[in-house]
Amino acid sequence: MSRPSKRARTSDALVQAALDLFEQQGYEATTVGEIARAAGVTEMTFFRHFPAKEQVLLDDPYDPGLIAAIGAQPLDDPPFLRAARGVRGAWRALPEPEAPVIRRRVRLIAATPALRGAMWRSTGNTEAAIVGQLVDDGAPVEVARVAAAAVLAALVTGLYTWAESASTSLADAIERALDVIEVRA
Amino acid sequence: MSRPSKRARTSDALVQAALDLFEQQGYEATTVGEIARAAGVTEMTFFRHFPAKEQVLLDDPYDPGLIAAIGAQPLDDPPFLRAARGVRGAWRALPEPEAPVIRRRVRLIAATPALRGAMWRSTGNTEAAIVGQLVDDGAPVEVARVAAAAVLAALVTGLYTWAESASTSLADAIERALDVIEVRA
DNA sequence: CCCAAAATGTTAGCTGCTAACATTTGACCA
DNA sequence: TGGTCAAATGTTAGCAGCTAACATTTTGGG
Repeated sequence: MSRPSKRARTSDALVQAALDLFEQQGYEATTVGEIARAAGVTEMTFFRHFPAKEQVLLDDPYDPGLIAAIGAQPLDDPPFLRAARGVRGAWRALPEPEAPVIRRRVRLIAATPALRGAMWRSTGNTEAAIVGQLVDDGAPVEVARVAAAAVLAALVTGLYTWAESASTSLADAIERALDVIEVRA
Repeated sequence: MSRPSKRARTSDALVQAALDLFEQQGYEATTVGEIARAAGVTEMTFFRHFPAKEQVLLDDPYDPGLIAAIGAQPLDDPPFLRAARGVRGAWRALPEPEAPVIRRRVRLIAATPALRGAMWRSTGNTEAAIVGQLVDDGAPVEVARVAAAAVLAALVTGLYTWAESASTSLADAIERALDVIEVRA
């Protein structure tokens, strides 16, 4: 039952300081040096914890649950629908306690063009994983790529409107975003 | 019938030099200074023509034809389908003479993570225009946003696979990408 | 041909980010 | 408890992207 390692504590301090400063003065107006100083640490140390300024807001953990949920969709459905419904299922099953923190982060990202770009690039892992699953299940690569990209785009957009809106539940927002894409004729 | 203005000539020289250097040594390994020198000009001048290094590859002209094509889709269809079919129609009508240049650019973008992010951010104008059209035609904003994002994601992904593939026609590639998304139940 | 405006050059500086080396701090064990 | 080795941090130096302010040249139209 040791207290969190020093590394973890520093990381947290940096993330907190960054969130506060970004919200106060905006992302671009905030210097990595400022963040570091506010966290009681050096600029160099910041970059030892995060490879780039943006990464203090964007960690994109590869999510095995999501991939499994997609794999569990009926193989007869077109890849696009399998991906969409898989994402839907995975998020429905997700706990929402961290919602407030997520909202702060997403709100900042949505409001900063540079971060929107970074966000998109940072979904690379997830996108690759989805493509992998779809291809394993027999979809052609080009098809899988488009399906993954479109579904993730919908998901991210849903996140943005959720973050900006006042009080909706995260799961509901995701569901509504996916409804837009899963058109039933 | 005056020859192209000096500004235009310098811009072209910069774009050409950038394309060549990027292909030879990669995007990140190429310096703005190098590009400028290869174009017979100063680094400062580069930034007077393009606000950022990426922008030498990514100009995103707002496309009125595309918006019109979306507006022309049946109002009864769901926004997502209207956007997808509008994009389909607009690209089908497009001339393909510039395909070789486009391919060089897109190939570079597809191969460079940093540029993929920038590409995504640079579609912002188009995305906003699509959202505007859909909303004007009665769609709720949140719905329009998701529809526009998903369709553009599919389009861009289609562009990427087209650029990497050998000889397909651009229009065909786009069509196939949109086929993935427009699932008919 | 001439001259205002446009295009370019110069210098200086800030911020993000990296490398290489020195120093401190902390966790674990004798 | 005290020591020890590795992890975490600090320092310095430097490059690349990008901006600002001011000086200089070039252009194209009257």
